[in-house]
Amino acid sequence: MHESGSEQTACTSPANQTENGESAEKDDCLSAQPLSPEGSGADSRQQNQVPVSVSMMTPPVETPQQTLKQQQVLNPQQIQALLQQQKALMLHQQHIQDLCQKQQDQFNAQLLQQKHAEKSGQEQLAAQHMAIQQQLLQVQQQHLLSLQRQGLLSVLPSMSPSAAQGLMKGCENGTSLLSGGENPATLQKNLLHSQQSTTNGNHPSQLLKKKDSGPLDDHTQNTHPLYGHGMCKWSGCEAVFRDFQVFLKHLHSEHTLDDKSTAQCRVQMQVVQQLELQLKKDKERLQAMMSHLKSSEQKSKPATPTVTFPKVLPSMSLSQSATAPSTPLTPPPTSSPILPPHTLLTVSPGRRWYSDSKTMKYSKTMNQDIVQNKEARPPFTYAALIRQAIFESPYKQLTLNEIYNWFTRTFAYFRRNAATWKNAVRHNLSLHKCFVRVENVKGAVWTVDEMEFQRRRPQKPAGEGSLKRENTDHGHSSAFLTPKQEEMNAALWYGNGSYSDSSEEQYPMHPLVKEELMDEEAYENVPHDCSETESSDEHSSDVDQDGGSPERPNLQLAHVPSQ
DNA sequence: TTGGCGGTAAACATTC
DNA sequence: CGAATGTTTACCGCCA
Repeated sequence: MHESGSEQTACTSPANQTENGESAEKDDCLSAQPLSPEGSGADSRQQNQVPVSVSMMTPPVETPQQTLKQQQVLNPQQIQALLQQQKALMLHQQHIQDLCQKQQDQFNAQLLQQKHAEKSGQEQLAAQHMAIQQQLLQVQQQHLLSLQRQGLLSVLPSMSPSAAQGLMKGCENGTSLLSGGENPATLQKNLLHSQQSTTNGNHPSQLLKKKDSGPLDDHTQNTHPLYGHGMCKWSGCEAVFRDFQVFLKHLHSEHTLDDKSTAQCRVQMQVVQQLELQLKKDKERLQAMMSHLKSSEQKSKPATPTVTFPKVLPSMSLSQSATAPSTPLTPPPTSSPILPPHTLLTVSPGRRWYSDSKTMKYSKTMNQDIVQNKEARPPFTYAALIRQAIFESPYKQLTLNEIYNWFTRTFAYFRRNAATWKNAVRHNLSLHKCFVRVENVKGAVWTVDEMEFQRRRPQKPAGEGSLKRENTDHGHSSAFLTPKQEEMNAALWYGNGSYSDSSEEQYPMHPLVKEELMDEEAYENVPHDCSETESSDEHSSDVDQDGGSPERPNLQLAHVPSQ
């Protein structure tokens, strides 16, 4: 079989595949890779595909930039549209900030419980511990500095400058303390104090969401930041607990300050960093847009008075977003960028990326990041990924196409070689009993039989922990790992600095943001999009958490899987 | 060496 | 009719 495969392609690896095996795929054109024998054509195709992808993923309306290029004078409608888009962007950024804070809260909570569990070996782990904290605080600090630079903090209505300064100071203290080499206990105390100050000082995220009362309060109320919906929310852990006390026991016994937990925390760090990066991009874009509009304003003197909006936009947007999330503005063509934080914070195994080192050899002629995005393979089995996709959907059910969407959106790796992995997805859906096909009014959806899924895991306890990392082109399979093990696998990979931009899968993209992502990543091959994106529900499925189509005919309405 | 597992490929049938 | 979807089989490499 593989011998025959080698006749068709250089090898049977997805990364190496050419169109031969996929000629039937409509996204076939996107599978061309630098390693392809048709390398000469790959570049041109790639160039061609960027706009195609953009057009696929963005609504069929002109972007403000396009409009401005065509006519420098803005009419009120255009300005209003731009205003709305910018507001949406600001909301999106706010969302990111909120989620960053949540990430930190979760991380802090993990550290706190580790403090209890940790009785010995503190000195050995101190350096490791401090490194993680330092990373976290650096992210936070960078984020806040960025906010301050952008003037975002100052425009928050209930955030006094002193509070913002205190917030910044808290971060700086944390950082400096870390660099000062204090012991973990002190660090945790400082971290906690910093966090409390943050909360009391109305961190931006808190302005939007006051419902979180912090780990300490939670703790006294039989709640815990890492405990929600009867499940342990530790990154990669999906243990179910009906009893909070049992959960606490589990927390103290399973998630201790060991290598695994450290690696998992590192994963969380990477997620936060990615969010920061995305936020930075968004801000740069916003700045560019605003400066451009300002220049336009100066050029077009007879312009309408509304062109003064850049001066008031930030405060207006933020204050509105903070106080009136449902402000009756015409939303962008897609759904609101604001999503429940858990959609971003629930770091699932399926969001870990795995870089097969052998694939890096193809990065000669392309931007390294892009290549990594393209080549990085998720360190999870198809079954695990499918399950994750379904699990993340609001209704815990997805059509095949929605599963495809999740794959392509979540992992750049799956934005090409569609014939291969789609076939694998279908194969796995049919093969594994844990995937149940359910006939629906609108067709069939796939669900997960969790019992069955769990049942098949501990087949070989001894060998379960070993991760296969083949060197052959053929095999990429990992053992059917538990989420934790897959998490570890990914964490190890993170350690190699091969993490790729996973921001897009973590929250639905605002059209502008999505466009940018696709532009910058040379977002290629979103297969179904080629032909189906323009269909009505395709668009929605692309932005509303896969299964979140409002047209879902059955099951719970308005079910928001909060955590 | 063997069996289990996951990935890949492909043929085929059914549905859209 | 073609594409999408779903099922099944075969084979490979890896691992215990």
